[in-house]
Amino acid sequence: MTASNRVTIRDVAKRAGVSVATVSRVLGGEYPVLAATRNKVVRAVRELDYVPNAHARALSAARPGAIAIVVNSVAVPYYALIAQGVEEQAAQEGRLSLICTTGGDTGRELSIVRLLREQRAEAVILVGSVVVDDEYRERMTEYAHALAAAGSRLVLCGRPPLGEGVPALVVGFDNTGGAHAVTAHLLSAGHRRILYLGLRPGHTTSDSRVAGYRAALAEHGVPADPDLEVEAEFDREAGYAAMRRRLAAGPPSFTAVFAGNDLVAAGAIQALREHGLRVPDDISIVGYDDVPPAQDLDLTTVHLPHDELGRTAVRLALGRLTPGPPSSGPMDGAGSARVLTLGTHIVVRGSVRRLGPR
Amino acid sequence: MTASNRVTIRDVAKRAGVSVATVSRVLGGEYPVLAATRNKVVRAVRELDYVPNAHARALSAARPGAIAIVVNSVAVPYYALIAQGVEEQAAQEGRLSLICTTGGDTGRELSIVRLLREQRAEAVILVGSVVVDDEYRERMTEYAHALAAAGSRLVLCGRPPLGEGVPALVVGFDNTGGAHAVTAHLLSAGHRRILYLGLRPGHTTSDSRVAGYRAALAEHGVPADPDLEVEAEFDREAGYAAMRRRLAAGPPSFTAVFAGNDLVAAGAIQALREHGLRVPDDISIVGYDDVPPAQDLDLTTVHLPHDELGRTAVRLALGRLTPGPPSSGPMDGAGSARVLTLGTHIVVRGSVRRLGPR
DNA sequence: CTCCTGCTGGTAACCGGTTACCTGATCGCT
DNA sequence: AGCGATCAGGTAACCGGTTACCAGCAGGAG
Repeated sequence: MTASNRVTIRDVAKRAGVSVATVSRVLGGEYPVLAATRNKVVRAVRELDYVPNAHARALSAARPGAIAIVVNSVAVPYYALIAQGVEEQAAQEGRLSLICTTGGDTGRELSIVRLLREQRAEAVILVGSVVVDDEYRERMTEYAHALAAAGSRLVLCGRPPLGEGVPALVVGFDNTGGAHAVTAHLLSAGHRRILYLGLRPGHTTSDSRVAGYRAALAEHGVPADPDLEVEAEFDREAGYAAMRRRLAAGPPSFTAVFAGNDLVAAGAIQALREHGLRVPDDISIVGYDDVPPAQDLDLTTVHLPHDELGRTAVRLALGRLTPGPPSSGPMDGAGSARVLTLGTHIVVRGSVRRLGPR
Repeated sequence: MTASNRVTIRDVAKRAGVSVATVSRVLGGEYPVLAATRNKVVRAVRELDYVPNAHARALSAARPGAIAIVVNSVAVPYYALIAQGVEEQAAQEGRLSLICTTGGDTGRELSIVRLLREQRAEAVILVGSVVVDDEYRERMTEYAHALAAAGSRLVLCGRPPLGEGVPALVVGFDNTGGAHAVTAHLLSAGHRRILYLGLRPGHTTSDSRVAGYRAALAEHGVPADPDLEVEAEFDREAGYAAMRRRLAAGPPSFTAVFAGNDLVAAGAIQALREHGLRVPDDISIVGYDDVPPAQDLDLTTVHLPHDELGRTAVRLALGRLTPGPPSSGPMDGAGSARVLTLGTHIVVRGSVRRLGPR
């Protein structure tokens, strides 16, 4: 109604006939103010439609900052689900949370982290696995120290832990365990020639899944076959292209496929279909992540508690949770004391056929 | 390296042996400064790892604010894709963008808008259709005026325009046209009994799609049948439940289904499958939106330029685009001068069977 | 050799809040 | 009635930047 431009606390004070201190106190809540005075102030606030300037507030008083989550892309369900968990938990804690996207671009990640430092974000949650090389490790270590110096916390989700003294909290999924379970599922259905589709050397998530796959094979006495491990990025197009290429090279030498994630599985299924192969009649397939396409494809996969990961990241960031041995599962990688791993479980749907005994 | 706590511009000035003004000027870029002085400053900045405080900056100088996009949930592909468009365009314009989610809760929307006012966001983009009632209209009008008073712009995406004098920009999809096209597609394949699954009275997006559906039927001389219009929220579960209920009530009295969106279609397809009906052999189906499940389900649907919507919203918000008659398609609703409508097109996949002539 | 001009860089006011410190008034007590 | 204790509310310093305004100094003109 009476909306006017740029109303400040002095305008409110003048209008209410009190001092700025009183207005601030009324708005702050704690300080004792006479009911009559308080009323004058709230009336003035309402009449002027006064909204305090968050920047001025942040500048003068030390107040809770925002919680930022940085992901590759919000259009990838894996990230979207984690981000949702973060948002929910943050909302529950009464914090502002913001989602930033990098598009997988290291340069943009850099400028976003810088921007979040400028904003004095209270916590920065970096999500998503990456190829770990020296340059990455150095960059992360730098972030961690810079953020720590500014009083913010850094949480890495689904990324490998950094060195011992680096101030970063880490939470992730038990990729090796899940991959082991789902591979064992295929093995116990009688499959012996299982194609792993999604090799990405140096990429920690994929590496962990491959490790689980190999371990399960070894336990069942099935020799590893390099020809059954093919490279593919973790998206639909890559899964499609890789499977197409494979099928074009000759008749399938495998009876089942373990796709690096559900999107890869979706692409692979499309390629199989186009090649006249039916799932699961001709080829069995399992995915990983249990993100939306899985249900529609009736895909057996490994369920990840995305939501839980996001919520845990926020709790860690706010110091509500002390990483160490508390809540769950086996440790994934280096046994640092600041790493938390969330358990996973297999979701059986209809994409795996039981083979009769040979 | 030399990370220290809370470094201010005065620290840098002291270290460099110059005044704060000089430091600010070096950082600002424009002002002429001797190379030697500049070097001293940049060295001090680097040594102290100084990061300017965004709040202080925002407070003193009028600098570009953030662009905020407010959506229901980032886990719904429709929103995620639009949000991605916003992020991309904002990044391209060199702006910080943040995604906020409401979970569909009006109360949370309220507090988010308030928070964005406090943050002095430059633009607020509200996405997603809603049930329009008096309370909604009043609330939006209030937002619009409040944001305008604070110097921010409000952009509504896929929401109906407000009254004439309300300072809000609107951009949306041509829902009526798309629904018309896809219904006509079914009709020309020989279908006459087409079930519309997704009725939501008062919900503008659904209403527009129903309107297109009815118009296409009428043009082809097919009488409207209330029994063929069934209610369902726009998510997978609702589509599943509604179709299940329908099938339980008796054998299908329709040969094709027009689902309110792709998620509804996904749910409906699952219910059909569980009931022993095959798509498209027994029942044809089309969706709307062309979001990820569509491809995996081989679903014929209407493609929406989500990305374009997001980008357009940002351009509108930044005043790069003047709504009026410029870029595209037919007008959706009220012909206000500040409404922009983006065209859609049909994507033919394999979920529709051509019926032989009767 | 002055004086003016142009350029560099310093001083201090300001952005809009919060809050330590202080004042003036009210109240209860002796 | 006189005293200190208590409490509401005002004054002003401060948070960390930006920038209007001004001063000092060098070089060119007269």
